[in-house]
Amino acid sequence: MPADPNHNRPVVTRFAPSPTGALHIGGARTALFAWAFAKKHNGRFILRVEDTDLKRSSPESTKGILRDLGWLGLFSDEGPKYPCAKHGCGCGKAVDDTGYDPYDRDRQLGDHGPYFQSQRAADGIYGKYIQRLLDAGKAYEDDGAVRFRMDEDIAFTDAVYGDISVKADDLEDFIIRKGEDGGKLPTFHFAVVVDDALMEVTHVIRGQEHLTNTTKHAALYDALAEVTGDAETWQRPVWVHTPSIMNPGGSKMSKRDKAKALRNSMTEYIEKNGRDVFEEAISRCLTPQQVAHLESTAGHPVNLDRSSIDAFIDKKHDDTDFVRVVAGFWGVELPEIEVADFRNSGYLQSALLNYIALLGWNPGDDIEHFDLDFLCEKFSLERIGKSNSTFDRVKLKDFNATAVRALSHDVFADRMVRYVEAYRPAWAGSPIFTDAAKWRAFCGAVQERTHVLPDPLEMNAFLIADDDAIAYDFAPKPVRKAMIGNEAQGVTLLEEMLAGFADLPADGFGAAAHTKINELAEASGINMGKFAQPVRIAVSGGPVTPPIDVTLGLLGKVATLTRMRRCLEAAKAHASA
RNA sequence: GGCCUUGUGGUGCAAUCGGUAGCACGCCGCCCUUUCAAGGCGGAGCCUGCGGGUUCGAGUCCCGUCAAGGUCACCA
Repeated sequence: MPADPNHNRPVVTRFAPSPTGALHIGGARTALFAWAFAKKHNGRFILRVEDTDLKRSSPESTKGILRDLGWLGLFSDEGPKYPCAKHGCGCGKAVDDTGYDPYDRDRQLGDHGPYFQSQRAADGIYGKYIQRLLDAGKAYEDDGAVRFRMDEDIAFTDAVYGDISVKADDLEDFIIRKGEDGGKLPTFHFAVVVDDALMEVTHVIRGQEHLTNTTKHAALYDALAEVTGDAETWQRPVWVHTPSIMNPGGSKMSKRDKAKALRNSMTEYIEKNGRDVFEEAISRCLTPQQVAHLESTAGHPVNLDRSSIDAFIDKKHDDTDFVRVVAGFWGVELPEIEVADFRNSGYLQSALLNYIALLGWNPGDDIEHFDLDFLCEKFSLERIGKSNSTFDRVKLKDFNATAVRALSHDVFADRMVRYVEAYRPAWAGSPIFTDAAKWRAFCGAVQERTHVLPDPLEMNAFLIADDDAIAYDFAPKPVRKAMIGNEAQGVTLLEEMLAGFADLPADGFGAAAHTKINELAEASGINMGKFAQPVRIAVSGGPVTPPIDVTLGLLGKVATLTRMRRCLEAAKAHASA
């Protein structure tokens, strides 16, 4: 491997997303690597929004990407003032946080915002270099655009993939200034080179899809060095291309997977039930009121009419909003692809960061669980692999569960509060949530069995349900065994407990009930577990709840007794049936 | 199709200069246990895509082949 040409320059890395959608997991990993590498070498990490494609870029995307980066804790070390949330631009005003997700309410915003290429283009930064190339005959005009000549063999070294060389015959002249959009904007290939050079970026860390594009960039660096006579500024950086992140199936993990999931579900339904039934089902899903509601939550109109749905099924479009919204009503779970998806699903930043750091990189020993400090200390380009890695959600979940268990009870309870506030309005209004003591008890009981934040909410939905909403089904084996088995011993014990609970105080009911059960168990010589299961079932409808004292305490005396009576009735009805 | 790249148990990764493959997730069993988790203990599962070659010896070098990914835009 040749000596690092940049060894004498301070390390500068950057993350340069184009704001054409949300920050996806691959982008997050690239950003993480670039950030970690800069930290490791006491260098700087900068952010640059590549918004030279006017048609596809949007302020919303910019905002979303910055928010997600902030959520992950990946901040820029230099740059203009943080952009305001209103404009998504670098207008220099203090950040207006009102538009941000409540889940992130007290996150750090960082001291610096990103550079914007659209702004730099407006400042004329790229134009003068294009002119130089034109003057030197290294580029020429072509139908309003400007093309750069590629008439020599190009070779460069990538820190991951090694020496790459391409013959001139396989290279084509490429556009560096667009003829469209007013004829002023540089293309991506030109803008990255100019910006990276001017911002003194020493290590360009990006996705492998740019590997072959790098021939263009290398040629541009060389040409610009020659034309300006400034070899120092236009020194080629170290290129670092990271392998792709794939789906378990082998396809590249992309946001289009969401559209695919929805479409598959729909076409499957159509094949099974016929088009007519589908038409009816979909119109039942998408009533005008629902559409109106959707649009109000989306903040902008979403085209959900018949032709739009037909076009979607015929693969004519993959509109992001359409997919998200329709999937919600159609009842399809979309795969998590973007950072925001993982946040919504209840993953912790630390777990996500830890997991994606391992996608294509490893510390060299068998250590898998580590934090950002460890990453910054250990990160090295040499340990980035060349082969694509596939994204294993099961393993990610395990990482998250481990991270959740490592949280202190207080921090966990706080995380849960934020999650509930942001994503679970039904829980946010419940007495368990609003009563601090109860919330603490609940979180303390569920923490160690939580894989992702919504787990305890979903597993314990019975806690916030109405008493008469609890349904009893004695068919499942664990339920039958506990209630019906052994000559309906469970029913008998339940009656015993119901009687025993009657005199207990409503205050501190959970602990009192627990003590009572212990007494009854001891007196009858029957195993405590035999008592616990029937109450569990009575109170939740199923065999799984947090420890019985906590569960009953959370529910309170009235609800507990009511549910026990209802369960008894249901059991009798079941027996006589 | 041209060019570039990759290919280790189900999955994610290890294996410094070539010496008979290790860790984690998952899975199975046992223990613990008032359920479920968690935890403890143990187990099954790759001879390294395939075929040649070099070598005393190759996952690790060479050739071929197959498979996969990337790229060939006035998108980034």
